[in-house]
Amino acid sequence: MGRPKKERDGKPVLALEHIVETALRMADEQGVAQLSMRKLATELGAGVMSLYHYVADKDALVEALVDRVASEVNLETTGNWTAAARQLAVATHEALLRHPWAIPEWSTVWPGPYRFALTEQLLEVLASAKLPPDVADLGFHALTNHIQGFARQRVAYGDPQPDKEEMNSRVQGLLTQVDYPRVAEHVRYHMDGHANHDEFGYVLDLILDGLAHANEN
Amino acid sequence: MGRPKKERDGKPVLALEHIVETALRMADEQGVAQLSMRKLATELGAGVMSLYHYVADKDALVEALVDRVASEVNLETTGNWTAAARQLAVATHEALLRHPWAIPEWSTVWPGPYRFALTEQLLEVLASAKLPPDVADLGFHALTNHIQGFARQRVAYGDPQPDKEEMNSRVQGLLTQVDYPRVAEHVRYHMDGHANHDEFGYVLDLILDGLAHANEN
DNA sequence: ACCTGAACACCGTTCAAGT
DNA sequence: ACCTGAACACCGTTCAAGT
Repeated sequence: MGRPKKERDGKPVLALEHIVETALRMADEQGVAQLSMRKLATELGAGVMSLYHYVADKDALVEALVDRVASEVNLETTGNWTAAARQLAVATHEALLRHPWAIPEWSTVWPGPYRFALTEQLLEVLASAKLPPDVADLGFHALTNHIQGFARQRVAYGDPQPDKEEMNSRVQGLLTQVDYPRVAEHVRYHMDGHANHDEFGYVLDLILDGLAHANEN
Repeated sequence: MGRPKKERDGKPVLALEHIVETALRMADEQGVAQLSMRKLATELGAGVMSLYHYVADKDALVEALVDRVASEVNLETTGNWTAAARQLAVATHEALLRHPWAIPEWSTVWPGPYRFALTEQLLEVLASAKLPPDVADLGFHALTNHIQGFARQRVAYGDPQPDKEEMNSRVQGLLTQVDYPRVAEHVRYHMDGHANHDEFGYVLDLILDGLAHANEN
C-alpha cells in the first residue's frame, strides 16, 4: 500500500529474492492464477516493468516460484535407501501441501535448480539400492506419481481452498446426489477422515516394500 | 476464415456440440492455453458474445472440453474385475494421450457427467472385487494417480509438443549437462525408448496384482 | 430464443526514455 | 545498472440492444 517507492540511498529497491518471496506469499494467499505482474509490482511498490529486470517473463517467475517451493525440501537423509526415499517423499509431500497452488505446476513447469537437485537426489538414492534398471525407473515414477497424485487428492478432499470456494459448494451437491452412488460413497469416505490422515505414508511404504521385494527375487 | 455468418434459414448457426468440437480441435492443435473465447468465436464465424448463450464462461467451456475427452473412454468391460479395471485404465490413458493438453486439467477441473460416469464405473469395478474398504480406496487412488502420472510422463519424454517447442531444446541441453548426472542418465534412458513402450501396462499390472494379492490375505 | 458490438476492466510485454 | 510510463496487442465478461 503506502510504501516508500523508488530508490533509497544508492541501493536497488528490488531484488530477485524479495520479488520471489512476495510473489510466493501472494500465490499462497490467492493462488497463482490470481497472481499478475501488475499486482505483484504494486505490492512491491514498484512499476510493472521493473520486474523485467529480474525475471525474463511471467513463465520464468512461476518457474522461480515453483523452485522456491522445491527449495523447502530437505535433501539430507539418514538410514538405508528405503528410509532415505521415504524421507524425500514425505518432505516433498509436505512442501506441496504448504503451497497447494504449486501442485498442478509441479510437473508442468520446467524445473529449476532446486527441483533438479531433488530429482537427482531421489535418483541417487534409488541407484544406491542397486535395483535392476527397469525396476529403478519404475520405482522412480511410482514414487513421483504418488507424491503429486496424493498431494492433489489431499487438497481436493481436504480443507476449502482460497482459490476455489465455488468447488466446495459443488462437493456438497455431490453428497446429496443419487446418480453416482459409488462416487458419493467415495467422497463421503474421505470426508469422514477414514483415509487422509496417513494414507500417504501407507501407500508410500507399499511402493517401497514392493521395490525392496523386487530386489530379492 | 471466409465462412457464412449469421443465421441460415431459421436454424441457429451455433450449437453446443459444434462449439465443443471446434474448441477441441483448436486445443488439440495449439493447447488450451492458446485457446481464447475470441479466437474460438472467429473460427466459428460468430461474434464472441454468442458463445455465452451456450456456455456460462470460459471455465465452463474448458470443463465441457475435458468432459468431451472423458466421453471417448469406453465404459463397457469384459472379464473379471482386474481385467475390467485394466480396460478402463488403458482406455483412459489412451484418451489422454490423444489430447495431451487435457492431462494437467484432468484432475484440476470440476468433472462433467462423462467423467463422473467413468469414475463411478471404476469404483463399481473395484467394489465388485469385494476388497476391504481401505484397500479399495487405496487401489482407486493408485490407479488414478498412475493413469495421470504416466500420461504426463509419456508426453514429457515423448514426441515434441506443439505447445512447448522451447522445452524440447531445453531437454537437449540437459543431456549435455554435467551437474545432474542421474537426471541426465534417466532422461537418456527414456529417450532411448527403454521404457515408454509398455511401462504403463507393466506398472498397471503390478498395482492390480498387488490389490488382488491383498485380497487373499 | 438467439445473436451482437461497444465498452470495461483487466492482462503480459515492447519500446523508448529516464537516472 | 536500475527503474519507469506510455503504448500495443491481446484477454474475459457486462450491458444494452437488436432479430
